[in-house]
Amino acid sequence: MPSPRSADELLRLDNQLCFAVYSTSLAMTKLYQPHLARLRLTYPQYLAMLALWESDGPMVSELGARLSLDSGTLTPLLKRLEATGYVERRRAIDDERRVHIHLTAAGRKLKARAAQVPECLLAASQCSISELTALTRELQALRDRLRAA
Amino acid sequence: MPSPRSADELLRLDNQLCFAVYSTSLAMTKLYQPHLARLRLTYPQYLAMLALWESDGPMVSELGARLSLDSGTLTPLLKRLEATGYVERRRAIDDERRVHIHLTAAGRKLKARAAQVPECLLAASQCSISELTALTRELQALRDRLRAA
DNA sequence: CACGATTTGATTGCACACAATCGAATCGCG
DNA sequence: CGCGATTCGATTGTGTGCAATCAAATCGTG
Repeated sequence: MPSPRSADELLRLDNQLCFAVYSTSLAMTKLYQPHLARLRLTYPQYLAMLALWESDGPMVSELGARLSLDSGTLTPLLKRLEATGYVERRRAIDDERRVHIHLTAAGRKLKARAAQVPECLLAASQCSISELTALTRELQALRDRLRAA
Repeated sequence: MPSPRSADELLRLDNQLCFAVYSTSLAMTKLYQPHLARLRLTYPQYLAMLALWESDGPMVSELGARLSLDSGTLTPLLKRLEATGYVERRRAIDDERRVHIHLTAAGRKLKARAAQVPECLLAASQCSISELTALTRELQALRDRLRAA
């Protein structure tokens, strides 16, 4: 007896954790978009800036490890952030393969305005902080298990 | 007093629910990818097939509402599914604006093989069914609140 | 020091994802 | 019936996301 559930139950869209994650991620992006547009950022660009505000000057590969994005995604994204004026891409002198990403003055200054974004969305979500924190931890745990699998 | 938290805490990447959702979604996609490649499906194509196995013959807009994707995404995706031979796009005779999406015999036949995918990933996730079900419901609730906001 | 292996960012090609716009078809109100 | 409003899918342009590949630079072992 292979499975206790029917194929229909197993394949029902509303039973899929993967679709719940996927559609929540799309809904999240749409909610952030108008707020981020005022900062001249896309959603993945915003995540990159969050990482840089925490730790300035990483190599592209280090930033990629933090965001789990590869160079094929990050290279054009970072070039656009550079074009907007928020970061600078500097090749290391001791190892010319490396490119380090540094915040510009405008990029550092943006942090204050960006702090209003999570505050604003916190209010919009209609959830308590503890609720959101708990869900965040659950998802991080799931993500880490998926990566290990 | 605007906020009880500092800007640093508020902007920390690991405190962001949005990043937890985003990175979990990417990890999920990567885990599914090799399984779906054997079925000649991408991850969003798989979600579209799940919707069609539940309810065959919807309009493009109906399918879009189910998946929360618009025609700019679905039109090329469905053309690729048609090229693979899993669906057929038929313009309605009574209203020629409408395009209905129908499973082909190959598309219907695929369902049996696809049923192995969630079974396989269920095992890989190292989670109990009840755990996954609870998280799925929580995310659906969050998603619906985000859409309403 | 030499040379194969590795690391690193860049590039290319394919597939979403969505905003904006379009044109055709239909609807609905007067 | 007529005509403006609406609905519907398609198209275009921008921006990810990733696999595969590349070239340059560095590392490591002998």
